[in-house]
Amino acid sequence: MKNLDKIDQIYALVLAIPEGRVTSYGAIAGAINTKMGARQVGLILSKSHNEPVKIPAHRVVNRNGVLTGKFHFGEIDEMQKRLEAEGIVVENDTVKDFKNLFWDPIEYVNLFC
DNA sequence: CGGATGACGGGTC
DNA sequence: AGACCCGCCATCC
Repeated sequence: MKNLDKIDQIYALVLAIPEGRVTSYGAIAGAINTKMGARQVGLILSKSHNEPVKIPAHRVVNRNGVLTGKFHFGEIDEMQKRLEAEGIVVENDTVKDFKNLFWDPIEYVNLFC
C-alpha cells in the first residue's frame, strides 16, 4: 500500500468495497495516509471513468449517504440503478439504511498492517 | 502564477 | 433537522 500512488490507493479501496455495501469520500480519505481531503477523493473519482480498470465508484457517496456524484455516470439515474442492482435501496437520491450498509475502509487497511 | 472550482466534511446556530 | 460557513487541496483556466 505504501509504495502505491495516492490515486492507486484510492482505486484499491474503492475496488475493495463489497457488493451491496457503500462508503463515503471522507472515509476513504481518512483511511489513506494523505493530506488529501474528501473533496480530492471525489475529484479523483470523477475522472476514474477514463481508467482502463473498472472502478465501482457508484458505491461511494457522501457522508449523508446522498448520491452526489450521480451526474457523472452519463445517464442521470445510472448510479442509482447500479446500486439497486446490488440490492441497495435508494430513496430520493439517498441510500436507505446507509449507516448499516456503510463499509469502513479503515478496517480493510488495518488488515495489511 | 493566482484565482476559481468542486463526486466533501466538520462545526455552529 | 436543516441551513450555513469555512477549511481543505488537486486541477483548470
